[in-house]
Amino acid sequence: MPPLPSPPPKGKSAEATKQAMLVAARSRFARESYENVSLREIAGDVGVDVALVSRYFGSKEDLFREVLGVESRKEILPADIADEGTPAYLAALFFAQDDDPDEHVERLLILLRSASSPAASQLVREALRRDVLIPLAERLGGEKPELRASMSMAVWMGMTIMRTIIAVEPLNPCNAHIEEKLRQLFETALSEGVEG
Amino acid sequence: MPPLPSPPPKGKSAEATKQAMLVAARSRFARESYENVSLREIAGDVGVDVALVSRYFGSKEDLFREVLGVESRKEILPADIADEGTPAYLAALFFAQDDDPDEHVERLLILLRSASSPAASQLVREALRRDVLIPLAERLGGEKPELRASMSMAVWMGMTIMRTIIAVEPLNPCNAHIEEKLRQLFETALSEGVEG
DNA sequence: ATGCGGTGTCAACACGTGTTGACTTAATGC
DNA sequence: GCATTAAGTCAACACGTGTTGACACCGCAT
Repeated sequence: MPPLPSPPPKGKSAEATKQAMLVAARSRFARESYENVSLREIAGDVGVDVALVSRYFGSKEDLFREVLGVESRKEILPADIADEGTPAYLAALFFAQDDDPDEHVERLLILLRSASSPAASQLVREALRRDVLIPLAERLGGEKPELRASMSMAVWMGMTIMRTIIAVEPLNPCNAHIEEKLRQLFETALSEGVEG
Repeated sequence: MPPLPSPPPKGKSAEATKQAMLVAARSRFARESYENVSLREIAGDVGVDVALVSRYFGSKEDLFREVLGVESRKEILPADIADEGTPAYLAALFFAQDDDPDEHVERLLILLRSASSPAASQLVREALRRDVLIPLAERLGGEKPELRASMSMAVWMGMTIMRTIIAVEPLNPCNAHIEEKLRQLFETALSEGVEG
């Protein structure tokens, strides 16, 4: 009797609720910082008791680690953009965060929201370096790629903070000039020469 | 006997300890977010009981409001810089935050740290608009000054986040190229023409 | 010496958090 | 039919927070 290693669909599928928890947690962490997201809220979204999330994921930090996908090494920036297209892509990434529940944007927002949280900053640091800065720097080439990649991400984070958190209204997409100026900003951040 | 309206130095000077609390609170709020600063820490810095800070300031939110100086309308950017000097000044402001406990930089850091805190975001929003964005925009002139002011502050905030919180090491002041590139970034953010 | 008011402490409360162990419910295997 | 095992609930704990009211200390005027 060789025991089947895959019990087909369980009684009520624990894996499904676990995935639902992950989805709810990802959505919450993209909108609030680490400390301000409570496990009770996440459990409430799934319609389940609080104890279950601690039981399934071990601890809140483990849940956050799994939400970040620290084990999976999934790059946030796509690999198929040309070097010259990067500024425009980053600018588009800035405008896509309202309507589109893009996974890339959501992960970037998570990193942004919990950047200052003492308990999560270490994980955020690692994930940002591994999944954003280093891949982008490798793709850039040229001189001082890490510096240019860091500066472009700084522009993205600052602009996102100013628009979504501070709610500065001249940064809304309705302003037609923004996209062009933002592209210029990314070009400057990514440019090589110190003075041309 | 006309009663003196100014009781000279009190028994142990309540105003002095209140000012000490303000200093300690300002220092704490510049390093951690609103929620992660506890009144017990502030009281501990002054060497006093927790109850006293609640007694003197009413509530934690009132203390934070007073730290922000919402009533005082103190502009963060100085008024005596020429228009062309603004990018260099902002770049210098970025590098001054380590060694120099400058009050301007400290207030900017406070706004940055507690931007995402639900309880403090409203106050942060108001202070940032009143004391940073609007004064800078008025000083800029030209077309769409609010947009350009917002973008330059976005650059500052993003760069500061990347350096102090994410601890991206190529953004350290030891890199000589940074100051020049950062000045370019501020110039781009503050420039008027969309394409020249 | 005695009262008095300012300065500060102590203990406690109400609340929210993450986490844990015991319990319940339901489905499946024999 | 019964036991086993998974899926989930319940109650409680330990901890930290902001806040409040009652109390103690100390200097000073009378």
